[in-house]
This record gives sequence, structure tokens and C-alpha cells, in this order.
Amino acid sequence: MNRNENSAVAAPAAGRKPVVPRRALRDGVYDAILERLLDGSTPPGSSLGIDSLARELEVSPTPVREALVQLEHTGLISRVALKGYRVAAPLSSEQLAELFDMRTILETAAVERAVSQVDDLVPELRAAHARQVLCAHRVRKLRGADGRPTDFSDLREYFAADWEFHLTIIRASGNRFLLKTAESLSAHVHRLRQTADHGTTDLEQAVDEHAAILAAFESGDPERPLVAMREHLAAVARRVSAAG
Amino acid sequence: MNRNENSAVAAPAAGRKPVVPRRALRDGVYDAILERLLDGSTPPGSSLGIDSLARELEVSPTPVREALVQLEHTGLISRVALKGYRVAAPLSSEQLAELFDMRTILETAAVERAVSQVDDLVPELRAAHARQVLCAHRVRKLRGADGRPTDFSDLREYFAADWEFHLTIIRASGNRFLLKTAESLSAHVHRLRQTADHGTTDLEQAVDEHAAILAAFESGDPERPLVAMREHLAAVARRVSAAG
DNA sequence: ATTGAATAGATCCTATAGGGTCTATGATCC
DNA sequence: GGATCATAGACCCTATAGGATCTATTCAAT
Repeated sequence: MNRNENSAVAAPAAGRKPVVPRRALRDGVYDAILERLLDGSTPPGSSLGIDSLARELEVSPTPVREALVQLEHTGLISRVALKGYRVAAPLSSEQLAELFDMRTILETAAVERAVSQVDDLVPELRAAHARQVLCAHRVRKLRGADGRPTDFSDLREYFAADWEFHLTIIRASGNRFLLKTAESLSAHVHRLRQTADHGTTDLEQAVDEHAAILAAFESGDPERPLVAMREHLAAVARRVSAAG
Repeated sequence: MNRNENSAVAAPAAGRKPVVPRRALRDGVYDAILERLLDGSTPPGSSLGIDSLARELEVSPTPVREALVQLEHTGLISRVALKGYRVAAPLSSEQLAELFDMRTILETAAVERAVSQVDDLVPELRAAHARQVLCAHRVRKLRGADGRPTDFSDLREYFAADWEFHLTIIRASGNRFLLKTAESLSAHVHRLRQTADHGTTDLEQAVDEHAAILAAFESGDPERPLVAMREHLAAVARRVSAAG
């Protein structure tokens, strides 16, 4: 999610970002817990004790508490007052369908609005896609005879590049609310990736489909990017639900 | 927003709501601060001191801190680490256009998905509209010679009924992510209402346009609700930006 | 007069302690 | 044997205190 350019700190809902992001302790705690949630080390249903986390992270309960409140709105954890926080259950098949339906709503709308800015978009999209291809190559190269990558950090980087491709289009829509909503959905998307570790298998397909989207934007036809994006999201949804 | 059926407490991202919502102190603080933000008693730019709020609300800083973290994600307040919280500036004309663009994206998508459930939807929509008409009548009756309503609680009720009409359609879409996103946007929508107090003047128009949407659903034509909703949102956007 | 540093106040951030609630275990009664 | 109640432990929730940071004012120097 947003770990590099931190949108939580100094979140200017209507202002410019500070050149040097000022971070309090609670922001670091937020990242640490998010990391645990996304790499799957905390199974769904397990309780997130405030005191436990504070001891493990060697901080006081107060920043932990704030980080959990912030995490609550992502849907990755659920809270019951006077009972505590728990890791949210993985998305059901219905919720999964709803998630990709929502992504289709948002990202097709983004494409519709991005076609008018195609001149600014295409270079950025080319760069984003190039980075993804590079990461994909690195992952493909490293995975040995077992077919699974040895270094997960490369996989993480690939996922980030993949998602960045989508974000580039959404940013080009010029709608801040659209972007913010898509970012809030990214947590679920990322968690899906590690749950279904087939993420390594559909790597080439995703790269190809992104290439198709890029080519569609380059064509100048305002309709082609729409169908390309729709097909890509449908294909991803198919692959994800097939693994479930 | 969600003050009656509290979605913050015991938020089951994938579960049933508890029959009796368990509330901690921080939930009440959240409501209290939200109230202050929406009724305009705290002008944009004013700082929200944690200790100050704690003294005024007669609680300790900790629950105030948690409530502020929760409010931060609504966009109504902005935070700068090590500096504090401030009431966010009102939406600029561009942001306002983006907000209504986003609403159009979400609500037209909701309409598209709701038409398949039209049999379940129409009765609920009729009831919601009836409540809105009732509230509108009450407001219209009460406002005296000065043309402004004397009791603001009636106006609040009308706004709630208006928004409930939209929520009813969005719920019928069956997409939880869509619903959640719309709810998170409601804070901005409600703040707009009180900022531009012309909310009392376009009361009849809004009721009429809602009636048109309802009639469109009743017609059975799947296209008519779409255009009715689009026109309604465009009309609201026009009225809002005209007052700005 | 303007710039610069230094000080004081306020505020945020973090840590620690105590009260209240919930869950679980074990004993008692029917 | 099953159910009810009591007790103990863990945890959440709230309150208070101290350290760190920022802003504003004041004063001195150029």
C-alpha cells in the first residue's frame, strides 16, 4: 500500500505533500502491523491483543491503539468494543466477486476519464509497465527448480509494480476521491495475492494484459482501453476464484 | 452518517451486526466531534487540540485521540504529525466537481445493479421517499416569515431522509464495497449541506427528482432509472456550485 | 530597522498505572 | 450427569504524568 509516500502522515486532504514526511511512532507501528497482516504471518481469526503487540513491537499501547484504529477502516481487522481486535476473515467468494465488481466500476471510470489525458498518461504508463516487466523478469529468473521464488522481496516488488500500473491510470483520471477509494481497496487486493500464491503463475498473463491495455491507450481509440481493462479485471477475477 | 446503526463499533466486515451495539467511550467521542464538524460550529482551519477537546468533552485524551484517528480518514480533518489536527478546508470548486463525479460513478453503477432487484427495491424506495416527503412537509411548515426553518433538528432529519433514499438504492446493488465507499463520502455531502444553507430552497426540487427516480424504477425500463439518477446528481451539483 | 538566536508556553507524543468488563475454569446444587 | 453460580485471570478502557517538539515572543546584534 502506501508505505513509501505515506498518505497517513500529514495527509493533506486538500493540500500539498510535505517534502520530508514527518512520522510519529504510530505511523511506524501501522506499517509494522500491516506488514504482518499482508505476509500472512497472522492467520485470520487470530486476536490482535493491544498489550501483546505493544510488547512485541517494544512500544507503549497508545500508538498501537491508534494504529489499530487506522487499520480498522481498511477492513483487514475487525473490532468488537470491549472485546478487542481480530484479524478479519478472508473474503468469501461473494465478497470476492463484489471486490472485483467494485474494481471494475472504479477502474473503467478511471479509464474513461484518463483517455482525455492520454498524452500525459502514455509515457508514465510505459515507464510503469517497464518496471513491472523488469520485476517479472527478476522473479522468473530467481525461481529455481521448485518453481517458487526463493526471495519474497522480489515478489513483493513485482506486486507493487503491478499495482502501480493500475494506480497510474487511476491518477490520470484526475479524481482524488477515485484515487483514495482505490487505495483503500488495495489492502484487500494485496492480501489476495499472498493468500493465493498462484500469483507467481499468472505473472506472464498479467504482464501481457497490461501490455494490451498500454497498446490500447497508444492506439488513440477511446473505446479500446475500456474493453482491455474490463477484460484484464475479468481475467484476474477468474484466476483468483479458480484458485480459491 | 452512520450514527444510529453504528458501523464503526463491532464492524463485521464479513459478519452480522450485533443486536445491541456495544459502544466504548471513544465511539461517543467520535459522534460528538463529528457533530461539531457537521453543524459548522468549528470553522475550517481551526485547530482541534487533543487536550482541549478532552477537557471540553470531559474525558481523557486517549479516546479523543482514537476518535481523531478515525475521523482523519473521512477527510473532514487533516493531521500533521507532531503538529496536531485541524479542520480541513472546505472543498474547492475542483474538488467539488470531483466529488459529484465520484457520486455519479458510484450511484449509476448502483442503479445498474439494482434494476435486477427492482421488486425488492421499489417498496423500500417508496417508503424512503414517503419519509422524505414527510420531513420536507414538516420543514416547509415550520419555516416562518423569514423563510428559514426555526428548528434545525427537522432540517437534519430531512437531510438524513434525503440521503437514506440514495443509500437504499446503493444497498440494493448488493455490493458491500460500493456501500461502504458511498458512506465514507457522506461526510463531505453532509458538510456541503450546512455550508450552503440553500439546502432549504432546493428542497422541492430534490423531492421531485427523487420522485422521478422512483417512477423510473417502477416503469420497468432499465434505462430510465439511470438517466434519472444522472440528471438528479447533475442538478444537485449545479445547485451546489451555483451557491458557492 | 532587520535579522538572528534564545527563551517560554503550549501542545503533541509516549509511557505507566488503575478500574471495569469479559471469558474461562472449577465448584456446588439439583 | 447437567446446569448454575462463583472465582480468577486476562484484556480492554480510561486516566495521569513526564519527555520531546513546535510556535510565538522577546531580546540582542549588525
